[in-house]
Amino acid sequence: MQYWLMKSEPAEVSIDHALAAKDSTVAWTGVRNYQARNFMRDQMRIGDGVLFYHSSCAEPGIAGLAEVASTAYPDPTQFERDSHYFDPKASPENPRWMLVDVRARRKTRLLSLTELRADPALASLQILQRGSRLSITPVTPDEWQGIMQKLELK
DNA sequence: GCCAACGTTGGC
DNA sequence: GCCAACGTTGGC
Repeated sequence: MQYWLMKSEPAEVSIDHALAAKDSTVAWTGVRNYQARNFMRDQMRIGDGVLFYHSSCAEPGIAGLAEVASTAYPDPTQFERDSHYFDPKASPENPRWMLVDVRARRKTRLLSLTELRADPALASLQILQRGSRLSITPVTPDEWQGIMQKLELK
């Protein structure tokens, strides 16, 4: 069992969105970075813990908890001509982009980027590293625990 | 809107 | 395989 932090723009898919979806589950479409894709394709397992992070918004930070709900499969948006995520180099026979389903578990109080940065125990979080842009990053058990503590969850 | 940092592309 | 040019991310 592993832990992950997954960024989503709340204007696209927020934690509220995800919770309101059928089975509280959304397909994690639109990842177009190989490293992030490889995490989903090669390392994610059903049941892995996910920190649901809101990015590119007024208050960036961790907004909820979720879990990986499927193994990887081709991102359908890569084949949709009208999609912003269309990839002309991808074909159903030769898909380039994979995704997993993510099931939202609960909304949390907003653990802001500022608050994350202020905690020395969380300094190792990958998203806090200089220049880090990856939309999906692994989270260590210690980091996960630290965040649960801050959220006063188990 | 700015811009630092990083990723991707494509000519050579 | 190098690397300059370009595109993207994402906080501010």
